[in-house]
Amino acid sequence: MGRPRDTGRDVAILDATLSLLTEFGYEQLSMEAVAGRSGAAKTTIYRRYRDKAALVAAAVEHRSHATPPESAAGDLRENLLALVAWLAQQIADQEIGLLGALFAGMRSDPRLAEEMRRILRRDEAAMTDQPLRKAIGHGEHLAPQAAELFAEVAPAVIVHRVVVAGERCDERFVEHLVDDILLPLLRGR
Amino acid sequence: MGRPRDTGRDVAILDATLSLLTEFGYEQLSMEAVAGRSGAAKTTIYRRYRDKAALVAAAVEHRSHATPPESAAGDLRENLLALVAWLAQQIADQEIGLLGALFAGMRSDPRLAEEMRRILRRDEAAMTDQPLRKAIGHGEHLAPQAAELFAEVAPAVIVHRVVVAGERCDERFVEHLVDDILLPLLRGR
Amino acid sequence: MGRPRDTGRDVAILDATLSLLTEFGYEQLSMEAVAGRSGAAKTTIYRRYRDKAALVAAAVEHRSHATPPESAAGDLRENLLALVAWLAQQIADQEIGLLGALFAGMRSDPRLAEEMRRILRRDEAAMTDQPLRKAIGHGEHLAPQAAELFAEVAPAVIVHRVVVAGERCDERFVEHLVDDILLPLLRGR
Amino acid sequence: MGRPRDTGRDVAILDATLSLLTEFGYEQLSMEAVAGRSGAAKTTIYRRYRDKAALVAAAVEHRSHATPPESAAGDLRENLLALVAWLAQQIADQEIGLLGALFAGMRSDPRLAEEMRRILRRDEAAMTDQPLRKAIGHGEHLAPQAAELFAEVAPAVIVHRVVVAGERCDERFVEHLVDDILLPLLRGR
DNA sequence: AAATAACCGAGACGGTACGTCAAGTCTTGAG
DNA sequence: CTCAAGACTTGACGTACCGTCTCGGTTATTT
Repeated sequence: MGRPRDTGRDVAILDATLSLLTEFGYEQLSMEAVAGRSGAAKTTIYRRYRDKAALVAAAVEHRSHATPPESAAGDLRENLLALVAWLAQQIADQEIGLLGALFAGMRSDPRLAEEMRRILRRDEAAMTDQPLRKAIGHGEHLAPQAAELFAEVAPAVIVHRVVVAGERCDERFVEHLVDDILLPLLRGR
Repeated sequence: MGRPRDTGRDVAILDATLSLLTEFGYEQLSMEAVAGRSGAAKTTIYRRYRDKAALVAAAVEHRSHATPPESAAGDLRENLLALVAWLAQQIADQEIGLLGALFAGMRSDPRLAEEMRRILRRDEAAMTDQPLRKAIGHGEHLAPQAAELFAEVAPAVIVHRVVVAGERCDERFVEHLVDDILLPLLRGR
Repeated sequence: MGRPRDTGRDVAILDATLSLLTEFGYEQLSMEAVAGRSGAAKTTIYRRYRDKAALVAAAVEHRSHATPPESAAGDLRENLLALVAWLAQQIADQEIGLLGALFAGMRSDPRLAEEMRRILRRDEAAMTDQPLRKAIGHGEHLAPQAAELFAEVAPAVIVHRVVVAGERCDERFVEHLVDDILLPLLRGR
Repeated sequence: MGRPRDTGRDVAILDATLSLLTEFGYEQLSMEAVAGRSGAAKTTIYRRYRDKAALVAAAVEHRSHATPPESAAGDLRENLLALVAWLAQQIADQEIGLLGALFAGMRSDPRLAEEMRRILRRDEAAMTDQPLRKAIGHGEHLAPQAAELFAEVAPAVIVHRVVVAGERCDERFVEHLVDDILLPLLRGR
């Protein structure tokens, strides 16, 4: 019973968290700043989330998911190029923040790390598995584990490039990834 | 002029940093703890490294590099299995800490982030490029860009599995990576 | 109009306040604790009392007043000893909490401080003035202002001993107060 | 070894505490305000004093002690009047703040309450015992315990008047206290 | 009998201050 | 000039209460 929680507060808090996360990254994100930008009191935030890590996890969980591009034409390569380009954009835009949170929080709270990994896995699945099946043209002969291979390799190479190499995923890279890595793998030996 | 720096202090500081980084991760690593474990005063640390991020970068830079396994037999698959297994072990052991530091520090200090990326790239190159050439048996027909492809895909998939999936790189995974991904790629279409 | 206030709540709230005041003192007394112990909601308390200070004032106002001992015998000294012993007990038991509340609240709310002083004065008068007149044996020659002097000096010395010295008012002290201070004063020069 | 504490900080902190204590009283005194006014960081305060109560105790301990008036003439009554007037002023000015701190802190920390009582007793002794002996003219016949009686009764009645009655100690009151209470007591029965 | 109005519990809310922790800087004394 | 020790400023942490504000639900009158 009692006064119900104000769902408007939830939205404001998570939105503020996401925007600050994007602007400053996990470590530079302060609860006081979240409170300030959202207009909520610190108490209100801590009533909902045990600590900063839990807040960030919830914020990332809450963020709106972009929908993958529809595979217009029937050409497999064209469809893959579009899908990979979109995937690279998504990862560059959103995943980095969560990865930072994951690294920062994973040592101190393994339970939370697992939660963040669950979100990451779910999102990557949504961005790779079903979209790939749509992207496959009819009549193509692909390896039986094509979808799994795509889901395993494509995000891995993209994340690695963005994070470790620190380079953008431009058109040249997308073509390289599709032509030199993904298509050979999917078509099998 | 003046009292020369005690090089013993350098070693003690970097060793303490590495061990604490492994134990607690970047964020939970405190300069006070480094000072305590190394027996050095905080002043001594800050005289050498501008801040925590620089210290961690130096510590990772300083860590001893394991030597890749010698490719004993002439069988390409066997050599690849050994190389990938060793690579996975290296990444699981050492790279995670640095990745955490990279994520934490990259927003606040892009210069440092670039420095860490340089170290990461150099290490990954040392762990993939030359070892792969040794691992290639004589008389094998490989794709012309085989070494680059290996260096691009193998660490990416391993890091992704360890960090995002949070799973160990056991023997089954190594075989899967070699047989289903690397060998097809290296042998070309 | 509307539902009348539940007088049972009044009693529960004030009783809880008094007991918590005795246990923890004014500053450590929290409204949440009063609500918890009394079973009343915070709203119910604040509907009755503007703030913590007002609540404490009401609680002290409401506390049951002990009746002074009847002066059985006609001996002035014996009567005084009994009266002072009883007075010391009353002060030690009840007055300290109110004094704490007075100190804490007097700066922020002079009106309330005045209210608490009114209660204190009234209670001290009830404990000194009339009881003393009864305690006076017939035929004693006392100073004309004996009652006022007693009311001024006896509580002052007792409170000072309890609060400032932090010592109990044992039998030895009561005898000292009566024999060395009060009797000489009351009998005049 | 190490950097010694900055005694300038000590003085600044205690001065700020005293002035804020006088302005706002114990409860309204905030550590943040002390930090702000003194220019010291909160950490610096907490390094020296365990909590607010300890800080206030130290501040009161540190305050400068006024010197009692010299008994110029040889008239006992005149000397007493001057001494009591000065004593009343001291109590009104300084003791109230400490009494508030005593009340607020005594429940939560008996050790601290004892410390504050020690200070209070020491100060009252300094304000009553020796000054009284000086105030006594030569050749006066006083009760053997005159000094002790004065120290017990005078501060008690003054404090009681200021705190409980909430009235000023004007000239009329000082005369009343000396003529009707103190002189009869000191001269003995 | 229905409508009204105030009550009550529970508990969320915006605040203020608490006492703690770590980062990075500064100061002392010794070598 | 270096080093160990440790005090210093700064700023965020997560907690505890304050006094206010909804809620759903409960009595009593008043129509």
